Amino acid sequence: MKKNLFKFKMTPQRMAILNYLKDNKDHPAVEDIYKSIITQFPTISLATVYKNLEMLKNLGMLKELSIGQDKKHFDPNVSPHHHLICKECKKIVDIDVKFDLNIPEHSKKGFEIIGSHIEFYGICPECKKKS
Amino acid sequence: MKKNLFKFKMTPQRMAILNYLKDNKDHPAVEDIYKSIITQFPTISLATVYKNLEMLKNLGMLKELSIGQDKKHFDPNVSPHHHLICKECKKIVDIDVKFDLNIPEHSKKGFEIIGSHIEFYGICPECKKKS
DNA sequence: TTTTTAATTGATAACAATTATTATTTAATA
DNA sequence: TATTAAATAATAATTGTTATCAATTAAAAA
Ligand SMILES: [Mn+2]
Ligand SMILES: [Mn+2]
Ligand SMILES: [Zn+2]
Ligand SMILES: [Zn+2]
Repeated sequence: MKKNLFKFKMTPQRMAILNYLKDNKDHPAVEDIYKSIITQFPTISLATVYKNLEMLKNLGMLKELSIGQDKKHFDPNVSPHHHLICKECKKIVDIDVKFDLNIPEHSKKGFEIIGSHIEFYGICPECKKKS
Repeated sequence: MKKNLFKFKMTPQRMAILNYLKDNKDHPAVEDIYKSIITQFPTISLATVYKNLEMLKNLGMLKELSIGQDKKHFDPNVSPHHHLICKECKKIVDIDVKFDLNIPEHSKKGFEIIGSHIEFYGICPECKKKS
């Protein structure tokens, strides 16, 4: 039998969360995840969702987005990429374009740059239609 | 005498907030502003600070930063620019470099792009020294 | 200058999102 | 099967922000 190298247990709740996030491109907030899972799993606690997301984030399986100052949003796509954000409906959509973001050394203010993230603001096609 | 075209009153509290923000490059959070002003103004209420910041934002004299999902931060520099963010101490520093962020039409996912903002993550010189 | 009045303030309650706590349950190992 | 550390559910506590409202006050009108 193979030994579990991690000290984590695979619970049905955790499985449901992992399954919800797999291939998810919606950048869901905690409550989105909770509301979806509670339908198949009526006893799950919101705190369980929070704890699992925190754990998955620490394991590097999720990225937490710092978009908007309201709710936490999570991105199962951990490879570097940027986002389009609708000013109307707050939808977050991936943009898979590489940009040249080299900063001249004298503009770095002594910082050691580790990463970057671009937020493009705009109006999504659905909201454009409405107005 | 000149008539006040706005329907706003210039109160001492408002003056203190404006004065604090003038030329401020620290991207302060609400509490930073409150804590500073309360020293010269012991009776000011946190709610007053919130209300004034909201008003200044609506007047276009301030920009609210959506950096981190924790506290609101404000930037009195309303001209488009980007930011360096220290992963350690969360310091936010302006970066005054222009980048070419043109997105090929076929990658816009139907969005109408209005603006953009780059967050560069890294370690600030002070935190680099410590580690 | 003295009303008048609507904006603003301060105090605090309400609220929403997140985190902490803890008794109970359970997956994994032996 | 028994043991045990991790996870869960329920809920209290905390944090940041917004709403409410009576009292105050800056500015306009008289
Ligand atoms: Mn994404
Ligand atoms: Mn700035
Ligand atoms: Zn939209
Ligand atoms: Zn730092």
